[in-house]
Amino acid sequence: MEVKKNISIKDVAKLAGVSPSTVSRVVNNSDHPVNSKTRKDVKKAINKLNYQPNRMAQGLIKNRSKMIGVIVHDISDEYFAELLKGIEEITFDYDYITNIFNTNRDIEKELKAINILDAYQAEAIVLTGGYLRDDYYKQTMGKHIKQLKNRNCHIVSVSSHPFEIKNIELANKLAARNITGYLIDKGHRSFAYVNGPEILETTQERLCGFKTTLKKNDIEIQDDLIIPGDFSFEGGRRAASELLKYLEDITAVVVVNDQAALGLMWELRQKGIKIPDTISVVGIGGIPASKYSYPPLTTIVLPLYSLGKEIGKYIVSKLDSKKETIDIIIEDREYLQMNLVERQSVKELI
Amino acid sequence: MEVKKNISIKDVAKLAGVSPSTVSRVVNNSDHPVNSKTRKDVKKAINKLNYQPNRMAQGLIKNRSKMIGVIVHDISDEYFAELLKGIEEITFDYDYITNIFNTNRDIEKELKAINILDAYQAEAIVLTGGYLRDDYYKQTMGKHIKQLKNRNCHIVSVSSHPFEIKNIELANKLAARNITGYLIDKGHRSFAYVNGPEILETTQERLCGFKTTLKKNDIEIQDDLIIPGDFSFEGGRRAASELLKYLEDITAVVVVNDQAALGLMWELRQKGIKIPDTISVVGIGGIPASKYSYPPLTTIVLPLYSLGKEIGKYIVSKLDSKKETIDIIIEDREYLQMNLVERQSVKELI
DNA sequence: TTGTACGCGTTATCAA
DNA sequence: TTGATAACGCGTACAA
Repeated sequence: MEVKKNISIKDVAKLAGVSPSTVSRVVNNSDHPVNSKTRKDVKKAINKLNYQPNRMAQGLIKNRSKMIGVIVHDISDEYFAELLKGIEEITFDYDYITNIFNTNRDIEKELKAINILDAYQAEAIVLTGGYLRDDYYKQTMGKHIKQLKNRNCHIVSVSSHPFEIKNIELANKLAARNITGYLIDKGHRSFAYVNGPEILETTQERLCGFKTTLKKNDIEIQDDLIIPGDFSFEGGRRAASELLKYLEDITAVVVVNDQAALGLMWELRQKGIKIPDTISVVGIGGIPASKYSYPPLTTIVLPLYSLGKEIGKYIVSKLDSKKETIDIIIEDREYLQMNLVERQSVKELI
Repeated sequence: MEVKKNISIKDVAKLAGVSPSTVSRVVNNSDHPVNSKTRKDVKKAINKLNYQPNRMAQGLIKNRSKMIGVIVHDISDEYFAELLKGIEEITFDYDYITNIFNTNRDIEKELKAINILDAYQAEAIVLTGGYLRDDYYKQTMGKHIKQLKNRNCHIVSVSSHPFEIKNIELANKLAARNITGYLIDKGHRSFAYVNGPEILETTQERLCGFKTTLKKNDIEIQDDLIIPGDFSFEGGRRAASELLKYLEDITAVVVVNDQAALGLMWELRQKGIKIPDTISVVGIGGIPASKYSYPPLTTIVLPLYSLGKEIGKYIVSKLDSKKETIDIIIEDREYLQMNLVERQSVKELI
């Protein structure tokens, strides 16, 4: 059994008969002059040994980890998958690696993730999920963020967070207002609403948008008709069962996100309820699967894949100062562009 | 503007009035004795400065990066998302971080990912996607893998790869045989098949399983009825359009994976084709969404989330020698357990 | 019980 | 044009 050993710059230097410094200069295409024959020799040695600089050592000396942390709430939800895909695609092109943390909205895990990212000297962190409304979280996270920023770690969040970081507003209230207004335009006057996790700021914002629009149109809603949920397909199914009690009283249901809307529709259909004939359903998010549900879901499309790419560009532009040429849309845009897409889950009542 | 600086072990030592070694001993709960008052002082300093050891420095000295690379073909496909979720969940508990690479089955990207993981001294790599049948890929990948193994990096793959690594067989042939046999049991005799990316070994294995079963039952199939696809929902939709020509000749279609089967069913329904009345459809994979399609898809369920967790356990057990107590199912099992789940996409013809 | 000195693999600085 | 040396932050063998 041979000894396991990494190939280091020293091995290359020895093989090429030069000093490590020279090898380093060749590897990094340094400005420092290197004799062309020497360079050739070094390159040959590098190829022969299949040498690659150790990124930990580089990171230490350069204080550049080239690591980007992405914290998601649920990677099985296409919402997050699309976002992650966009971020990774761009940053990978610039030689960054993406660290993923799937937290299930667990505060402890979220905090531990941030901690580890700090320990690795991550250069950027993306909080893809909404803010978790919790005092302990706020305080601890706030402390970490201060420290992270102090060593120039760039932090980006999707949806608003109460921290001094780059927030990409998803305009949750606006989205909920739009989709609710759309239903009203179609003649609906009595609604139910399927809510998300209470702890999520996003949940609150969307609910607020929904209620605001009702109020503006002089429509009352009982608390019973705000059905609890958790953003998941299964949660949507449970909400559907709950909804059955109120089916006679309402004509439409606004669901806080697509994933849950899909679950709700699926369960309703199982129970023999016709959508949109008996009840209309809308969601928010515009995940790919919303196109393919039965019936296809009318929803607000948030372009998450391209947002992910924008976030990637934003990060790269902040980190690689040379690359200022990148065209960043989100740099000074307040809100992400959104589109209401009419499909077949809403019935026109007028 | 204050100077940006990381808090290092030296800062803690200075504040506590001790040497860095003492701090290190406290941080790492070393066996080496430390006076309890000293320990208290150090801990206080650590808390005050919110000190965390720099993982790059630790990695360098200990030759332990605590990084695990996961290479996926398409993170938006629940198949991969579930796998990733499981891997991350377990390894995170043991303080590893997960690096994700979304390759879209691009050979160059796959190779670059491996390269970067090597540079970071990743301790384990999971190839979640099937093998890409390509000579250049095979050769280059093979070289990398040899080198990775030489420094004790554990490599695990899902589905068979022609490398000397831990292969978790997904029993693709068997799965295809089972699901095809099931259709035959239900009285079907004329089939179409929707294929996956040609380059994928998985594709070939499943197709082979399908053909074998037909042959065994003396059923002929024309090449026209092997419809090309790419594992994606959209690919499934395109296949559906193609399939229309042959609708009179067949009673069932076997689709290489669930994602594509979902697309196929969706498009067929758009065209007014009734499933399973006009045609029966089956998939392979058992992704969560297959439960919720219309109609729910009869498929072979591969338990990906738990497989992900098993892979996580396997990796941890290999890396943390102390934790030999972990119960690893996949250690010596040849095949992953699979289940045929009957739902409503198949019509009984007898 | 504590501290000193060295090395992990790099790169930057300086001297030759 | 090249090489020696120090330093990044840490852990550890050894000395005290």
